[in-house]
Amino acid sequence: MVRAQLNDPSPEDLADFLDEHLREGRCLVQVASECEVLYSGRAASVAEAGDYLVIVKRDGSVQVHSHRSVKPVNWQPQTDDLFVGVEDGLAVLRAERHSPNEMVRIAFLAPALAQALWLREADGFVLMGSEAEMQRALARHPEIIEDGLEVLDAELPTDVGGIDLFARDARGRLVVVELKRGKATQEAVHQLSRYVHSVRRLGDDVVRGILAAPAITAPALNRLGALGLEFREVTALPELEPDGPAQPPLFAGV
Amino acid sequence: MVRAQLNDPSPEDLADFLDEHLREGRCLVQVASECEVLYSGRAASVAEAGDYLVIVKRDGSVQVHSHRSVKPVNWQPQTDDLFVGVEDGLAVLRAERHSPNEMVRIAFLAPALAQALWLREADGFVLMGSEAEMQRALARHPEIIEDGLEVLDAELPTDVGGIDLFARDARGRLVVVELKRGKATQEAVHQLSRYVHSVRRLGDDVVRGILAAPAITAPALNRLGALGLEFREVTALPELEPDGPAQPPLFAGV
DNA sequence: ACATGAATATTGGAT
DNA sequence: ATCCAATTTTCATGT
Repeated sequence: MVRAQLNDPSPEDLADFLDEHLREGRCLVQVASECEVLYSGRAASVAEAGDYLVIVKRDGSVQVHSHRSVKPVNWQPQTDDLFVGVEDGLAVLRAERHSPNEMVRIAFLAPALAQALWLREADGFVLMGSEAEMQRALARHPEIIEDGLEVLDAELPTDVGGIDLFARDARGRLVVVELKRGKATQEAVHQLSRYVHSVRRLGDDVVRGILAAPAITAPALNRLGALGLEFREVTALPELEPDGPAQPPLFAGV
Repeated sequence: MVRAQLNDPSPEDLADFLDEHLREGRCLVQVASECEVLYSGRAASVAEAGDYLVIVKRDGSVQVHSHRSVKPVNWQPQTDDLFVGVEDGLAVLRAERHSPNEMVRIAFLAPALAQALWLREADGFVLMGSEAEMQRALARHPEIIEDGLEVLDAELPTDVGGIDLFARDARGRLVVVELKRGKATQEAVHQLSRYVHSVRRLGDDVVRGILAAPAITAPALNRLGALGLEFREVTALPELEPDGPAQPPLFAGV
C-alpha cells in the first residue's frame, strides 16, 4: 500500500517524487510541509506560510488540510492539469481545471514528509436513509403518510421544479408531498408552497400540500400553518438501539 | 512536524499508537489501511473491506478517504468522544458525537502505515470574493448596479428571509436586490420573488426586483422575465491578469 | 442550543 | 455541456 516515502526532502527531490508518482505511478500522494497556498478561480485566497497536510489523489483532486476541521483550507476537485516544478528554490505544485477556470498553487517551504500510497479501488459501500430511498418507500406504502392516499406520480416535473410525490387523498383531493430526510426548514416550506401554487394554477381542484420529514423547525411550522399546509412526521431511519460500551473516551472534543 | 511513524503495525501496536498520540500528543494522526467502516446517525452506511486513508485531527474530526474525490467516503466533524481498542484481533477506532447523535466505527483490517503529525496553528488566510464582500462593495457603490440607486438597508429582515440589499431607484421606486456570487439559478429567482411579494404586501409602492450575479442560467432568466424581475451582471472578482500583479477594482458592474 | 444561509460548496443524475 | 437538487452537506453567525 505504501509505494514510496521521503523524509525531509530537498526541493528537487520532492519535485521529482511528485512528478514520478503523480505522472506514472498514479498514486495518492501526500506531503506534510510548511506551505504557502494561492487559489484563484470562483473566488481567490492566499494562505501565508503555515503547516499543512497536502493530499493529491489519482483523479487530480487536491486538498490542503490544517490541524482542524473536516473541510480543507484549500482544495480543488478533479483537476485537468497538474504541474510540478522548482521555483525560486522551492518545490511547487500547481493544479488547474477548466470550466470553471481555476487554479491552486502550493509552494512547499519546508517539506517534512512525502509519501505515495496505492489504494485499491474499493466497492461494497452502501448508504441507507437517503431521500431517494425514503421516496421509494413512501411511494410503495403511502398509508404511512395518510390512510387512503393513492400515489399518482413521483418526481413529477412542474414549471417550478419536480414534485417529490403527487397523490390523491381518500376524498379525491390532489396532494403535493415534499420530502425531507432531515429537519425541515422554511426553505422546504417555500418549496412546497411553490409546487402547490403551480398545481393550483392548472385547474380548479382543491390541492393539499404535505411536508413529510422526521422533524420541522418551529418557524417553519408556523409558516406552514399560515400557508394552510400540513406537516407529517416520517422517520427516515429506524431508531438506533442504544448499546452500552462502558469504555472511557480518549478525549472530549474541544 | 512528524512526531512518530509506524509501518505494518500489529493491532495492539496500532491501538497503542492511536491512544498515545490522540490522547496526550493531540496530534493529527493518519492511518493507511484496509478498513471496514460503519456509520450510523443522520443516515447509516457500511463500507466493506477496502483500502482507505484515515485522518483524525486534533479537534476529533475524522475522515475516511478513498483514492478519488475531494470528499471523504465517511467522515465525522468535530467528535465529542474518541475510543480506541482491539476487538476480535483488530484495532478499532470509534468516533461519536451528540447533537446530532452519530457514530463512525473504523476497523483496521491490515494497517500499512500510521503516523502522528504536529501541524502548528496557522494564520494569515485571506479569502476574496465572498458574497459578504460583494454586498459591502455594492452597498458603498450602488451605481455599479444602477445609476441613481440609493441603498436603504442591507440584510433587511422580512417574514420570508433577509433581503440582501434594499434600495430606492432614481424615480423613487423601491428596489429589492438579491445577490449571488456564482451563477444564479431558479432558486435565486424564487428567493427574489418572495422578497418582492413580501415588500409589496406592506404598501402600494411599486417594487422592483433585481437579481445581481456574475451570470444566470437560461431557465432562470426566463422565469425572471415571466415574473417581471430584472437581471444585472455583476462580477464578484476582478478579471485575472495573465502575469501582472496590478490591482484592478474589486468589483466591475458590466 | 437552535435556526438560518453561504460555500471556491461537491457530487450525481437528468436533459 | 448545462442545469438541477440532494447532501451524514460543513461551517460561521445570529438569536
